[in-house]
Amino acid sequence: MKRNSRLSLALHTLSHMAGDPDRVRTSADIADHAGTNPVVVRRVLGKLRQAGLLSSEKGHSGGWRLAKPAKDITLADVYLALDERFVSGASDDAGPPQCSVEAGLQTRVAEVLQEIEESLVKRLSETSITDVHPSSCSYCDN
Amino acid sequence: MKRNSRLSLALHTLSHMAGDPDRVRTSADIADHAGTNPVVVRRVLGKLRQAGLLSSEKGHSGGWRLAKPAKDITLADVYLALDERFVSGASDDAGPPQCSVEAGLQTRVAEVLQEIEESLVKRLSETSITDVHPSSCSYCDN
DNA sequence: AATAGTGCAACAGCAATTGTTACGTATGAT
DNA sequence: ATCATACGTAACAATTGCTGTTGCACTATT
Repeated sequence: MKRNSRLSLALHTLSHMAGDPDRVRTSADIADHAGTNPVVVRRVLGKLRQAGLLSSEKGHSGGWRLAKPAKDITLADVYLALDERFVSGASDDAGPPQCSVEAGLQTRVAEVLQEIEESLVKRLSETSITDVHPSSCSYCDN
Repeated sequence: MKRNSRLSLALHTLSHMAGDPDRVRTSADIADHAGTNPVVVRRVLGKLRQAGLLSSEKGHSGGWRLAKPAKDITLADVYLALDERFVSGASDDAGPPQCSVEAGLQTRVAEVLQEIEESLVKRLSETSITDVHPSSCSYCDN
């Protein structure tokens, strides 16, 4: 796995689930397929569970499945569930800036970034998991 | 300085320059004011120079200044000059994916991200450096 | 010549993410 | 009941990207 791969892992897994919703998958299966570690999978999918996109069950014959129809899960849901923000404030200074130019800047730039973040989420909410699922999918034929 | 501070540093510096365009600033001056290192400043401003936003001169009484009027420099210019991509493909896998679902996903998701990237740049291009410069700026009174 | 700058490369330090191990807990199978 | 299986979580190692720092070459002004 590479950097910032949480979104990739989440989408990949959701897409597979969309193609075969009844199958329950263990984190080991998923990790195997995605080339990563079960713990990493549980970390990422745990966020999706908190957001109500997935459900998990412990114990024998437990595992992960979609918590609602794939068509009702949008890219925005996934994006927000992972607490990822492409457009971050980029200013984590300790306390208020000493420089008046910097202070004014932060306010103005934050406004623009906020706008952009909103339009990004809006756009993401227009695409569902089924929309990004390949129409010709060899896994769906199983 | 904190993480992903290149954009902050660039905007901060450009904003100062917009307020007093004739003044030539050394990377040491700028670093001092921004609380960072001259080499870091040259790294970041070097990108802006490559993009034609700034010019630099070597030797005695050298330094940095705007290469064109501040009102003609937009946030998009800065964003693009720094090679920053808020919306990154998030897929740096080695070679083509083995999994057909993954392959289809990458294509579709890339399309959406591309759209978003374009609208982001479009929005950024509507705001110039002078727009984010504070109207009441103590430095402009010098 | 001396001085004051940029340009660049190499390396150290730091922070965030990912990978891994270990252990607790819950649940179904036997 | 007991066992096997799978999630949940904490702790730590490994990796990676960015920032900070030092050093030196090169250039232009004085």
